[in-house]
Amino acid sequence: MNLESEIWNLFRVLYSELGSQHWWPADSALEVIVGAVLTQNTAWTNVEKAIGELKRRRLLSRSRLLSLAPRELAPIIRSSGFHNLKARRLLALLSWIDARGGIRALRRVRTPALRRQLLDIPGIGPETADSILLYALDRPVFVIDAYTRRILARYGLVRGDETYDRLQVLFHSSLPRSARLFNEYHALLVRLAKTHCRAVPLCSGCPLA
DNA sequence: GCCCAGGTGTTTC
DNA sequence: GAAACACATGGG
Repeated sequence: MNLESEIWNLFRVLYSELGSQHWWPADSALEVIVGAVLTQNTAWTNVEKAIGELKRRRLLSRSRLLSLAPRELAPIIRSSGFHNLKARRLLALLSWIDARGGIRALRRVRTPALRRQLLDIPGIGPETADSILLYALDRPVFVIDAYTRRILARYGLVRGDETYDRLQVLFHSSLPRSARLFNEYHALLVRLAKTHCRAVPLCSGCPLA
């Protein structure tokens, strides 16, 4: 079986074993965007605490967040780590969205142009941009993260040291271009990585065994 | 106490 | 290009 077929087959196996994942864990597009920045190289449990703190203080809105200086926001999101850096990055991103006329306005921009613009914002790299495109804006863009890379390498489909773009092209050329599918597939990879097979090829009870 | 976690930017070779 | 480093907290 060729590589493209293996990629497609992996999705079918995961979906039939684990079912629909209903991702990203957030109540709004804004919350996805905030989470996408805060989760950079950080365990999600730490991000949850920070988002919970923002909600507790009723700060989870673009205007309320933008009323804060980085020095004020940083201590509130402290638990997500790199908080000084992330406070600046998040405010820069929200400020850009604000200047563009809000999240609704972004929905009218074509995906390739929007992706380029997001990548031009300091602190927004390919994974953060693609997470926003897929999970906040429903664009058919596959998100490559450490889990994706680890699982594919674990099953011998890639070496693991490929570039972000190369892995993304692999998914894009293997699958129908569907936001719903990309969402489900990436979520399944994360679910698998979080619950199975961290240290050994196939743990007992692994759905792929 | 040590290692890691859903990255990104900068510097250096 | 690739590799090394800074950025920081909380959980195992």
